[in-house]
Amino acid sequence: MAVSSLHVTKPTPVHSAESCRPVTEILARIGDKWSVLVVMMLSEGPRRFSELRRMIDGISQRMLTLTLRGLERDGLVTRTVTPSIPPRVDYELTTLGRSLREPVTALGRWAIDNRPAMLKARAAYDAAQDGD
Amino acid sequence: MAVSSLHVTKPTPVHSAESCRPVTEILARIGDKWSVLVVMMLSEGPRRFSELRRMIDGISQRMLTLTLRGLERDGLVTRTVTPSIPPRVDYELTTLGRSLREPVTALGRWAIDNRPAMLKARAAYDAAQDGD
DNA sequence: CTGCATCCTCCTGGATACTG
DNA sequence: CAGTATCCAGGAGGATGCAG
Repeated sequence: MAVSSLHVTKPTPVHSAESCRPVTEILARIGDKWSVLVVMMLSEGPRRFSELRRMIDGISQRMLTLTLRGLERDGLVTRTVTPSIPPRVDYELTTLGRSLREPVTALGRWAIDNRPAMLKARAAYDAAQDGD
Repeated sequence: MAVSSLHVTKPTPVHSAESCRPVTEILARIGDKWSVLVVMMLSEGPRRFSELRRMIDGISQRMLTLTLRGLERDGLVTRTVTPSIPPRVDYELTTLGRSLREPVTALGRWAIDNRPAMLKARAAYDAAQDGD
């Protein structure tokens, strides 16, 4: 099929909104306030509910529960109940959950490397707004 | 100083909540509903406001404006006004903005690779809930 | 200790109408 | 075309109290 240069009103969209939907989906899952933090806290091994609660400063019991449920639902963590008295519940990353650490760590490196630049830009922008 | 094995109540926290704060910050910025999508749309070059509006299906004018303002504030995009009639405004990724594409793309690859597993886990979880 | 239910507040984001 | 202003619904998330 001969390819002409006709009706090239737009260049070929390499990054269509279509192909970015999975990214958006994942961001909707891990982009919340606590999910990534919980995954990072579970990086080194299983943790009890109360351990996570103490490790993650500022998280409410409700949100820790909800976050863990969400991660469990999507197969990122497992929940193990030990019916002792008092009861004990351990959470652990699944293989899928552990694999998520890599891209998140990459994002973390970017964040650490570029945070100064972002803060500087933000300060400059805000200063320009005041200056007007 | 001699290092004893005393009071080792907890193993050394490699991933403290402290070290994850930058990640959380970045996620708070790009974890919203549209930012990543806008950055991806600007990957190939400058785009006009109305172009972006058409490319990103479902975004409202208000949110596109707010998202672009936020990205501009943090030094990820530049805003160029051409005072013609009608007015024309172009947005383009900065060097910082372009550098963000790499970790985001890594996340995108993970998303594409693991979305099936996540959906499967989710379906299994939901089925288990109904079954109880 | 772990978890659920309730209530309440704030922010995000959509719809719409109006300016330059 | 680009942007702002206003109004409004829905969800995220915190505080508290109760249950197993």
